[in-house]
Amino acid sequence: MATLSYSSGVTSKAGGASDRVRPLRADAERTVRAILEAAERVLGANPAATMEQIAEAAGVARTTVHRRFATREALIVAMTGWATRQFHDAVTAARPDATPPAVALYQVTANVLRVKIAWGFAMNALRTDDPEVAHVHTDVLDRCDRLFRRARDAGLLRPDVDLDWTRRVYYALIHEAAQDDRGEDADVLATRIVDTLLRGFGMPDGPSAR
Amino acid sequence: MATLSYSSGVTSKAGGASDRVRPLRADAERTVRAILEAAERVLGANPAATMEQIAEAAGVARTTVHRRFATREALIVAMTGWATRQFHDAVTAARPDATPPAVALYQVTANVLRVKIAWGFAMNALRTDDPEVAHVHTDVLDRCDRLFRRARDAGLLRPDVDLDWTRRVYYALIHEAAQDDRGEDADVLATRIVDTLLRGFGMPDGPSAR
DNA sequence: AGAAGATGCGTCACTGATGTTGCAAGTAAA
DNA sequence: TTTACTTGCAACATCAGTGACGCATCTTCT
Repeated sequence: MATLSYSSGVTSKAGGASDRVRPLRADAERTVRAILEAAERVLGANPAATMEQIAEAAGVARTTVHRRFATREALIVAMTGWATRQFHDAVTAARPDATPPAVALYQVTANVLRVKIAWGFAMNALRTDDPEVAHVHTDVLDRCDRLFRRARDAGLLRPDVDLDWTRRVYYALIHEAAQDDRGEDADVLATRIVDTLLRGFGMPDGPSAR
Repeated sequence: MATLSYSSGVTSKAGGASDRVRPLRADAERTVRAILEAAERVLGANPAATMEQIAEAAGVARTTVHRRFATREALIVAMTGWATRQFHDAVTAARPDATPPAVALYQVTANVLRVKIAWGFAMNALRTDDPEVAHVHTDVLDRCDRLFRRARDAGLLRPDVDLDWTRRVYYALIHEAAQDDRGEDADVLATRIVDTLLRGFGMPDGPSAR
């Protein structure tokens, strides 16, 4: 499970070595979550939204937001960190190295979609300069690569596919499906994605002019 | 051909009915183009870039930018307008209604890719509330739809495809391919896109477990 | 109940970006 | 060459967003 592990409110400026992670009181933790979720909603609709708007959506005062997240930057970092952990969990939970490629592909897709739908803004605001984000990013990339290789060896993918392009298209399909306004179920979308990835939209045997 | 037809520098505030489109002097027109191109480059790298940075990249003073484009907003509108016209020309030039579906699909893809690569930021900043943009948008959407129907009827696409999802994936593939850093040729990318769209990455006859 | 913690509110300071104006110097076009 | 246009520069006004405090009040936890 992903934990909050948020850091640095306005008070911890001369932090130094005392950056102990003190547990939050119950109400404070609720507030932090409310802010993160509100930020996702508001920034998702308008990436240039102000702290004021985020605070309002979270049902707190703007100063409270600043108390929890020293700067706007810090808030975004916290969001991406949280989303990244969710993302990592989603991939891990699908056990992509342990199940048959077809199953893994479907499971990973569905799990990631759920996170992507709920944390779309944060997942797009990822900064590769953050060590945690970068680590998860490459880790997932590796697993994706391994999964595709297994899929290829199992005859699920053609032997001559460009794995890099395949991955990029796969990511793009997930991204596109996540934009679905009609609130489709993640499983339905995952099915569609995998089907599209594997078969495309053409006839099974190429153009029918044969 | 798309024309500049830029409007409203800082002076034309009480414009009224005298919004005659006076032709620009040669040097001024060069400046306008330089600003538009610089804006595309700079904003493409950092959407939050300042007018100052754009001006610098264009090799002019910030005040000159404001002389040509009263507000930042106006600059973006001009960019999207310009890009939109290029986009429309790109689609039209491919004659999607007149050539065989397979040819049209390839030509449209290649032409649009060229615009998308050069005007990526502007094409993403499109505002559907602008009448010109909205018109081109729906027009292209219609042509895309007709093209896909013809492709389906010609046996290029499966009879049961979801045309809406197909179009979204098509757009996403173009978008993804346009991000290619390696400066690949538009024709190469178009080939890859069409191939991916039609065949996906799986085996021709489905999973080989047959 | 009491202590520690959390929030709302009002307020202030600071910063960076935007948009405007006047003027002198340079450039295109007739 | 003359005229109209264009640009750079410097200065100015404005404004929105950000971040920081102190204090009174309320909540949580022990």
